[in-house]
Amino acid sequence: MVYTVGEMAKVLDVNTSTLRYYDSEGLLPYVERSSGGMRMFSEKDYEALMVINCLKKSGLTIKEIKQFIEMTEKGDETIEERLKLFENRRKAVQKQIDELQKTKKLLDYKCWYYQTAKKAGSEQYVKNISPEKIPEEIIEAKNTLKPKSV
Amino acid sequence: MVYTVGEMAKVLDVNTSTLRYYDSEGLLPYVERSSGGMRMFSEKDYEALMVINCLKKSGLTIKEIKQFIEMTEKGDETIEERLKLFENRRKAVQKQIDELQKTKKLLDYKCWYYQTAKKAGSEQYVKNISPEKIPEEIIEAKNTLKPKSV
DNA sequence: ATACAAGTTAAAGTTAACTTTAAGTCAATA
DNA sequence: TATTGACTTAAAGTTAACTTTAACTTGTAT
Repeated sequence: MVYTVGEMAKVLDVNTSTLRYYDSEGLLPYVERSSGGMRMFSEKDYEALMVINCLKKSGLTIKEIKQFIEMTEKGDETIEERLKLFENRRKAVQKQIDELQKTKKLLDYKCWYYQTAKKAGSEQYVKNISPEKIPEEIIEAKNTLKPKSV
Repeated sequence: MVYTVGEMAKVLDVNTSTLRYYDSEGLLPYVERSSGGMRMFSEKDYEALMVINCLKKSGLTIKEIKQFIEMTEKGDETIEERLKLFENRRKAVQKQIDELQKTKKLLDYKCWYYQTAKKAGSEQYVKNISPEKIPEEIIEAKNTLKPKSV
């Protein structure tokens, strides 16, 4: 199965110009061309694009992804380097997840805050609630809103 | 406790110009000024900045955060609107987390892939492994690398 | 009183990751 | 064979979120 740039763009739900941009940046060295010069994407290229997307989501820039692609072109001598890269990306993604969990806790607090304000009809009411009456899961996030030190 | 822009920047670990930029974009309408025109951040402003940061992490742009600030300025009549905003942000963050979990699964696969390649000394070895010999948690992620349809 | 680090504004500059445009070529269909 | 939609490249444009610069002012420490 081969794909034109338009077909591959549709499958991945990206703009065709994004794929051409990636190619121009050296991210797609394995994409073949027809006799007329048109890109012919294979299933391997789809896989490569999925990995590119994964690395992008993990926080790598296009330039850094290009460096990874260059490693793959060097072959077996870069296996260990690539392993380290992916292990680091995994750590980075876990960190992102942890960060988002914290973000979500604060949003939980804010939802509770506005739900309570809505019921009472005023924000002032929530501001005056004594800490003992605030649910335990909620007060933790509220406490993160206080500065620690200068 | 009051903070200068430099002190607040230190506490939040951002550039002073970031705080001035936020102010210029209307995100900090409650920051007071000294007689000489210097910004004096309070603990309330710290809290506001934590919430701004939270909304940013949830995926809002500076302009969208400004709209939220404008809601807070309108007072109690926007409580419900703000509640909806935070509920939506919470959903958005959960979606981000789910996405990152998927990203992490693919990284798990890639780590397994290169660990196995490293042990064998070649990538070709891993490519030839028959699917039954691939761990179950790993093969799922591998399967996401195959295109579904055109 | 004076030095000077840290503050002020307005405006210009930066960066990443695309996206658009222009001018032209390829390939499938009537 | 002619049309036409999708492709090609190179280069310019876009956008968000800062960051830097320049010219000047404030406030604190000696």
